[in-house]
Amino acid sequence: MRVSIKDVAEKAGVSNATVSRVFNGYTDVSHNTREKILKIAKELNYVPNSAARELSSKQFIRIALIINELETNRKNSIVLEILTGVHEAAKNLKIDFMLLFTTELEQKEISLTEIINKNNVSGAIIQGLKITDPYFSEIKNMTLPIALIDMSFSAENTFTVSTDNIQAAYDAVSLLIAKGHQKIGMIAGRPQAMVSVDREAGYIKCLKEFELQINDDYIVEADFNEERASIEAIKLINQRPEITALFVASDLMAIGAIRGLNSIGIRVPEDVSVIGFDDSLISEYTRPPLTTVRQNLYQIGYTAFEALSNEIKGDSEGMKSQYVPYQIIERESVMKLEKED
Amino acid sequence: MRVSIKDVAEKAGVSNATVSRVFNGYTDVSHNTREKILKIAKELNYVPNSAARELSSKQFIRIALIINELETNRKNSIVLEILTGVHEAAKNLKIDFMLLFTTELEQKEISLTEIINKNNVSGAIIQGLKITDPYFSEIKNMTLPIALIDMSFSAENTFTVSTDNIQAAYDAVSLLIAKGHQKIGMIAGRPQAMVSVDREAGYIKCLKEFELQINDDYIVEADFNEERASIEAIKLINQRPEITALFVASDLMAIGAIRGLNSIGIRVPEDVSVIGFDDSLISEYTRPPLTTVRQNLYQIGYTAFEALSNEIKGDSEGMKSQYVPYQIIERESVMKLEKED
DNA sequence: CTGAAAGCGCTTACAG
DNA sequence: CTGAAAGCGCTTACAG
Repeated sequence: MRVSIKDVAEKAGVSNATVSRVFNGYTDVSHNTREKILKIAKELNYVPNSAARELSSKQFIRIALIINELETNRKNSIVLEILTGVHEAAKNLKIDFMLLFTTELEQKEISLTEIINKNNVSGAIIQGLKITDPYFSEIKNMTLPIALIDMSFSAENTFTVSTDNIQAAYDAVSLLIAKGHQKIGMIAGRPQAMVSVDREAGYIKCLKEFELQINDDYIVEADFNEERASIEAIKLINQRPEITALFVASDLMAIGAIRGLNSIGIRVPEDVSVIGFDDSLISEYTRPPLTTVRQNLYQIGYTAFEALSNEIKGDSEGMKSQYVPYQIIERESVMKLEKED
Repeated sequence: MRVSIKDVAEKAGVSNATVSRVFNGYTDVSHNTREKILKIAKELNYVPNSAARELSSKQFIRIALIINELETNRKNSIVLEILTGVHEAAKNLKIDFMLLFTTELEQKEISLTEIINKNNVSGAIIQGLKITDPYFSEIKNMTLPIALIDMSFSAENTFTVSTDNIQAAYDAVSLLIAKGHQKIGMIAGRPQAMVSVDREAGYIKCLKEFELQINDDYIVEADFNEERASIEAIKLINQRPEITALFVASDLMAIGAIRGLNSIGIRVPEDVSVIGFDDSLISEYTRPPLTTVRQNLYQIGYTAFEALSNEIKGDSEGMKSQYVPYQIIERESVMKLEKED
């Protein structure tokens, strides 16, 4: 049998309550009994059972990190980066956290509220939700504080922590323009993903401000898929051979696009420049190494957790949406356009 | 307030016990009351609180996946692959699982037994443990069933799920030999990592069987670090210029080695062939794309979980150590050696 | 500074 | 097929 508070209490000749007080850091325990209890606990390898603690304490706080479609995201490091940030925050703030997984399918079987009730969650960080997901519509009817990652959405109980995707896309396209490019295409992800929509908005905003022409058929979608991006890039360049640069909404798609272009004899960056998004692990190893936008996913996870815990503890600053700084990483896939006239 | 079993029971006009029976799948509940309870529960978004369930049920089973040094492992996808496999197994087997993190430092503060007690864990999968870690010595004094990943160790309560690192290394080196290489160097990881030691053993075993000469100074260590590997590769080839092929204990180190060699004008694979280990995400995108050993980490996670749950449920087959198949992936970093005489 | 006792939300023999 | 009641391992007013 596992050692319980009773074992420690008996051996120390005190009541359960006193042992409990020691483990909860109450100061109103005499030095001697505290030391004695701690010593015996260590001998017995006693640590309070967290389920019992959770059940009996009204001060219990737990924040869940809810990951959507893990299976699909295995191929990138986004989940792991966020997880690392969240874990670090949880450790520093000494707040319980748990990982939960869903898929669109599972969302139809068990509601967010049910998952929350089941796991006694005080607040949640939700990652990778699509606007077509069942949980997306459920969120606004809840009172539980929720931090959304990679998705902005305004409801009372909700805030967003993310890269400023619009501005980052704007900056990426600016870089292309600064290098002399005027005919700039875009490979977007999918319309259900807010990040993709935002990046497209930033692309358009930038073209507008620089008074460059915006063509609908300069924009294609590749569902964040490497293979699709390869195909779409080929189609795009075949139809619009005047394009000299591509802004691509993810590194994986950028890599696909480069491969596609190479396959029809178009060189990157000599013939077409390409800028990606994410700074995924792969991007510095590709040929050419990818110029891209680096998101600070670790920081996003950390910040979301921290803000959520502030909110739960009653700090009014908790629920403010915030952007986490990004960075343009210049490598070799973008090149200055030589004037041809 | 959260909805509890009492709310459902009252509204349905039955006792808590009956509601509990329904949610535990007992068959001795009349069809009518079952339907009624289920309907009301759905209306109320009721799901049994898992902490309460855990505390009251003696049949409760939970398997923990314990990840060591997450921070260090952010850069590769090993953790995420294993996690995905474990999660999938947990879902299919309907067994509770939780993620736990440690570092060498934290291991000194809280013992494995304490973590286990605290979280009411019935069995654990431990990943990335070093033989110098405190938990390593603690394991054998426990009775809790433990699955070790990437580390073999024989104790009553323990079994291993992993790639057959010795055989895989043997096969990798065989491939080099089949391509005509005779002077084969190795870049190992670190001696505290059993996988590194095993891969080195496989390398030596293979050379022996093919009656090739084994030189101590053909083997260097680079701590699984890309930068170190670059430096060590340069030193190795400078000292032993007759080497025509390198077996490297990880892809990341292989990539470092290639970069190092390139920097002193040595081409891969034209001058020196390189074979890596892991088939990390990066390896197919490098120049040249890496020939390497693909481990099935997803499967390793899945298998470990499944075996552990069998053991806990009392199936005698549970505790057998097992190897998960690997695969040599031939890409372009290994080349047939041209005879020079 | 310490203890007795109620209560957290469930499960599970036991009885009928 | 169903209910009353004890118990899981803690926390926490309350009393002293």
